[in-house]
This record gives sequence, structure tokens and C-alpha cells, in this order.
Amino acid sequence: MKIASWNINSIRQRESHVLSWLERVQPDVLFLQEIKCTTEQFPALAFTGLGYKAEVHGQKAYNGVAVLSRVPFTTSHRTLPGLPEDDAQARYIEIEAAGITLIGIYLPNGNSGGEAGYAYKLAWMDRLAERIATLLENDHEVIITGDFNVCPEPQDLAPGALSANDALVRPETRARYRRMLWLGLTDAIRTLHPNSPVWTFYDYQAAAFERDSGLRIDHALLSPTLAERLLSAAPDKAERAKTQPSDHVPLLVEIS
DNA sequence: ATGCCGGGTCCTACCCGA
Repeated sequence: MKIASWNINSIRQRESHVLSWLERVQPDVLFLQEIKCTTEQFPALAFTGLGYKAEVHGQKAYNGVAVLSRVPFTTSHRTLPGLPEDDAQARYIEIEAAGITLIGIYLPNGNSGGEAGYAYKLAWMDRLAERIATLLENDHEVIITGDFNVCPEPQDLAPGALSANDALVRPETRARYRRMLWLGLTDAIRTLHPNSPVWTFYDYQAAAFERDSGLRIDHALLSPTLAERLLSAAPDKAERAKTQPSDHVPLLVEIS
């Protein structure tokens, strides 16, 4: 089973990129983040032709997540359980397919909106850990993938790419990421690439891609029995070299 | 480089991303 994630930075700008990537890679499930459109504006029909059914949680202008699946699935949640009822940010989608709970997230960046913006990020991470704990307590097999906006460790950012107090690397951010690992989840990409730089994002500015100056902020976390079935996990760097790319590259995880 | 690009929208100067 091939499970993928991609922060696409506007699906309307990059529909053709997604279509060609689906044709080439043939994932069973692809989670998308930052679709930057409403549910109604999402080009679901374009993917139906390739055999993918879409579930979309859109929002005007910002955020927005979706999942495309060519295997049968049911949708269990479109918002992160535990968040306030009036939270309108489209950042979470959870489905059941092939006996697995699959979660796609666009975790808040936390650098805008001052301390309140950062507190929102931390609260979101707390609710996410609670959701994962509940699923694991109920013996679900779980994969959670998406744009986490977290560089888990110092080797997860190129030298000089971020300041020490950036919300992606602050100690409180990293502590909450570690808490998810300590619940029993495995970081699929780092587990299979323990000692090499792995980037999933390259800034559009200052020729970051050409300088190989990136961040590892998109992740795939697996529950224990899924981790035992892990075959491969890697970002698809070639997508970033294409014309008008997203600033993130797709991740692909393969499970036996 | 606390925004150098590249999305978005109150259509055009400004907000946001990482």
C-alpha cells in the first residue's frame, strides 16, 4: 500500500502537477494540504478520471486539506476532535481504509499572530496527541501524515535556514512532537534515513532549492504494527525541479 | 533577510506562508 502526502500550495495552481504525479507514482492514498480553495472549488472531477475519489475540507483563501483515494474508504472526521466548536481553520481529515485509520494534517505554522498564534499551534499539537492516544488505546492501526510545520531535530534544517526562536524549532514545539513519538509512533522517513539530510520543503526565495537549503517539516508517523510493515519512505525531490512547483515536495510511504 | 518568492483576495495594495 502506497500512502502519500503533499502540501500543494494551491490546488488550482497545481492541478496538472498532481495529475501527472498520480499517473507516475500510482499511490493508493494522497493527502493534500494548503489547497487554498473552498470545498466547492476543489477540482474533484479531474481526479475521478484516474480512479481517485476525493474527500475535501476546504476553506476560502487559506489552509484547506483533502484526500484522494483509489481504495474504498469512509470519512471519520473532518476536524480535529477536541478543538473549539468555532474553530474554522481547515487543517484535519481522517479516514478509514484497508483496516487502517489514515490522518492528514496541516499543522499551524505558529509564526504569525504573535504569542497567541504560537499558543494556537501548541494547543493544536496537544489535541492531536490526545486524538492519537485515543486511537492507539482503541487498538487502531494509524498513519498520520502531512505538513507538521516542525523540524524535529537540529539535523532537520539546513544551516542558517531558520532563526533559533522560529516556531518550527522552538523547544516547546519539539517537545510536543517527541510526545507523539513517545506514544509509540515511528517517524517513517527518519527511521529509514537515519544519518543523511532529508528535506521536504525549500523556500521559493534566495535560490533555496539550488543551494540545497531545505527543511524537513512534512512527516509520516506510524503506529507500531504498521511500522513493522514499513518498506520505504522518502520525499520526491524531483518534483521541486519542475516548473512552477509547490515549495513542498510529495512524501511517499510504502507499507507491505 | 521579521518575506528575497509566490499564493490568496475586499482588484490591487496588502495579508500570509516557513
